[in-house]
Amino acid sequence: MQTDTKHRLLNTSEALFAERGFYGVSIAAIAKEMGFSKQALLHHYPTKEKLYGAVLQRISDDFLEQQLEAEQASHDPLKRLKTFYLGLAKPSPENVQRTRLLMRELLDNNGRANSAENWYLKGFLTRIIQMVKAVEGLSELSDEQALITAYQWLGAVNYFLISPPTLSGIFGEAALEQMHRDFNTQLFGLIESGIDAHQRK
Amino acid sequence: MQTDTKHRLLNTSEALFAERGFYGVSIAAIAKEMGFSKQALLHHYPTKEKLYGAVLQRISDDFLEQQLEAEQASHDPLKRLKTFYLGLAKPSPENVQRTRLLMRELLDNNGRANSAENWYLKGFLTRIIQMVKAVEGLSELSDEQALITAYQWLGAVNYFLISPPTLSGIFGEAALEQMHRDFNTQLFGLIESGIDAHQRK
DNA sequence: GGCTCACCTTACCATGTGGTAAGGTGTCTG
DNA sequence: CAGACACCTTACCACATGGTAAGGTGAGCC
Repeated sequence: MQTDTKHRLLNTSEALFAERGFYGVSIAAIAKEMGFSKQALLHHYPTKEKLYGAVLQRISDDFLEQQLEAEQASHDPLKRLKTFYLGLAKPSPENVQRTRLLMRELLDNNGRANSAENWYLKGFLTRIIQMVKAVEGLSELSDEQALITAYQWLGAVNYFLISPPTLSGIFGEAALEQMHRDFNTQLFGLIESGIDAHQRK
Repeated sequence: MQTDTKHRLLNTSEALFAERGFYGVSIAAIAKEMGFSKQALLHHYPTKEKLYGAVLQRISDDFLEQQLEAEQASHDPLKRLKTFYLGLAKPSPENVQRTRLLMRELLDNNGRANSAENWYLKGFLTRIIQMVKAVEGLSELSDEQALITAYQWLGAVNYFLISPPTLSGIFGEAALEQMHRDFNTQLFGLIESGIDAHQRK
């Protein structure tokens, strides 16, 4: 497959799946957006699930790459953790889109037993656990404790990332911008004090 | 409408919508679960949207009630805040189900302009802002700062609530139970240190 | 008795769904 | 030149979708 077409297809699929969810998007709609017929799409990916899987796979790959980059950014584990979460919290359209998609995935894979799709999260999470435990004085934490800590931060970040449409609807665009400005500093506070609480014990 | 039937209908609708999302559930499926025909359902709610709206409305009402109860539970604002979030984080099936549904709503109401459905969140959030600012030394916070703080906790709680299926798939049932045991104490730590960070300034 | 009305039924319909079948066109390779 | 193959097309299909139409039953009310 032409890599250009492939990229475009995965891009538009990702955008639509993120926006309306797996059930909310038809392959016909994706094909239309691509400017060719439904069967052209089915030529590239024989089923809707396969296409969806490819979208997830690409995200997974990019995620790993991103994480490895962050790990090389600094020698100070705390600093590394902060820049990593800062990257996750970046409200760029691409980042928001993927967060939306992964959030949907988290909700949907309850029913369908697509355990295979969970592995992208496994690598991601186990690597985060290591990042947390690498911080000074936190090596004694159990994996579960470290994971909870990291997971709470993750929740704070991801939940906020998917909220702007609703928040701006309720409080207005100006308030939302103010929130965006405050978010990162408060996130750092969250991380620092979380670390602090563990270290004090 | 018979209140018993109404309750049952809203219950099953809520469960199915929470599980598979608005697009993932057909009114025929709900009717079948209820044991009567699709048209019996359409007799009670003329469109799928109306039914969905009624489900959201009921949740909204219950939410308000819950919140008012929590506000009368204690005279200490910090304690009130903690018990309130403890209630939100309770992993009861009912609570998990509603969290799932509201999370989906947060994702979906990006596209469709159902701003009306957002008001349930407006009351909820403004009331939380007041709860945060009621804490000693936090009255000077801007609404946005207070909201961010509360929102990060909210994200931590809600994200974890929808994760068990995935987390147990990855790390196993035992690890998940351990996480549940640790979650609340770490949540309190999160709240306390968040408050602390504001007070120190 | 006759009326309304809440609550339910079966029949039906236009539209959209994921997917199959079969075929066409160009490009690259032996 | 022949064949393979990537990439696209139109036609078609069985099925599920949300919703309409029309009618039936029983309880309450005048």
